[in-house]
Amino acid sequence: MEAPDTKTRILDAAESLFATRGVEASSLREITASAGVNLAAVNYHFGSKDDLVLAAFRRRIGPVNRERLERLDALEVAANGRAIALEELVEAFLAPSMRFLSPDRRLHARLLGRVHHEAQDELQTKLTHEFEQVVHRFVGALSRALPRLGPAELLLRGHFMVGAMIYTLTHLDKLETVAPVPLHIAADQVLPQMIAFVAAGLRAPVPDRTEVGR
Amino acid sequence: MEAPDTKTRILDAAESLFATRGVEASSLREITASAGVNLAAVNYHFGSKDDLVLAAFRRRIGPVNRERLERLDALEVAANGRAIALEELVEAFLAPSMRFLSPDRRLHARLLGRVHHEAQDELQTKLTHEFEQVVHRFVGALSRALPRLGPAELLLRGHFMVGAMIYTLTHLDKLETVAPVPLHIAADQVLPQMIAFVAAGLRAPVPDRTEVGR
DNA sequence: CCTGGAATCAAACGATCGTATAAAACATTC
DNA sequence: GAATGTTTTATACGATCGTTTGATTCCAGG
Repeated sequence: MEAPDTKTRILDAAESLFATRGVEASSLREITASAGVNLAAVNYHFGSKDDLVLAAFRRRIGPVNRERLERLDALEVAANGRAIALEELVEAFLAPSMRFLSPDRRLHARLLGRVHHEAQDELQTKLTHEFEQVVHRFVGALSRALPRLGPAELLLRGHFMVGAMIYTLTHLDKLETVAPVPLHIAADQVLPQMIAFVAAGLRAPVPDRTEVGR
Repeated sequence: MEAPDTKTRILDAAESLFATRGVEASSLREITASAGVNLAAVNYHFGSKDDLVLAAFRRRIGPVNRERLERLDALEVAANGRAIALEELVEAFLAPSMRFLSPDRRLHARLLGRVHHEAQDELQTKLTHEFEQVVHRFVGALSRALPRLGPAELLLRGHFMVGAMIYTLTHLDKLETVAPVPLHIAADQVLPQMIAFVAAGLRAPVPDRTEVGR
């Protein structure tokens, strides 16, 4: 276990604080103190706080999205033109991020979840770009697996899936708190439950518009 | 259309800024300037920024949770001991907040969604308390409607529902942006789609643990 | 008209923020 | 071991933050 260099120590400390307190509430003084480095090291190595934030988020987003695309590639090659099972598509999308739900990686999960909630126009624009390819590819694959759904319905349900995923990444710890009965939820139980939930939700018949709602 | 008093003008301005920029990024100077009131008015009427934040959130959470409980009461009275349809339970939970998705109330929706993401230990504790009764009542009702689900599975899937709801409240606007084809999603189309998605997800058979996941 | 409490105002407080600077320490190459 | 480029350090800058103060304005009750 070698001592990591300054840059990674800053990233680690920043990630921990961003994940628990949020970006705006984490000062560079807290971050550098927690990392055991000098205050000026952030501006020296990253340029500015905004760039540090971007780097911290990208460090987690990059590998996750890369694995999503690799899994989708593998599925499409294996299918060789035939249809891909919905559950496999959903797993290809969810599994790479859900891996961070293990207790020792919970902080990474929380950071991944925060990506979509830390506003900051400019930051949000740059981060959204990181997801463009993943969104495009998976929307295409899902629409082929769910030919009955119109484009608006598909996008909407895809959004529901993303929402369930993100909320789980950020709030799984709280679930055990809210539970009426003390309850242990194994991290590796979450993914299969979520795949079952989301796949069933995606497959649900389009509701008759006059039936529900008043 | 009478000019609202100072207190509500502050709440309105604060809500708008909190919803778009987040709590930490919204200064009292921005808020009071946007409200057209003096800077000191916040501390005079609310005591502190934290109390203003609490008041702003409570103003939206209160009525929503109250309506959730009223709807659940009505369903249970109508059922008179018999089973309540899952879709009706889900609608009772989702509809009160989804009403804010109409274009003129989108800001309220975004604020409702942010409740769960603005950390601030103390604030979070107080806000969580606002949901206690709703969680307790709906967990009970859902578990009666879904007797096949164990407590851990039920809570987990309930979390997925909440996640889909919150993400929709905060990010529905972005859906139209991300769409490959320009796309209009009518606000009143969202609720029935979400009820169908969530109800199907909740009903999904418990996955065989060895089948999915590697 | 007078008076007293409520509300608003301009101004300032100390604290903390992100950033910049210039010197010191370190590492590497000849 | 002197020279050169890289990294770390202590310190300070200006800006902005939430909060407080004390004076001023407002307005109803006597």
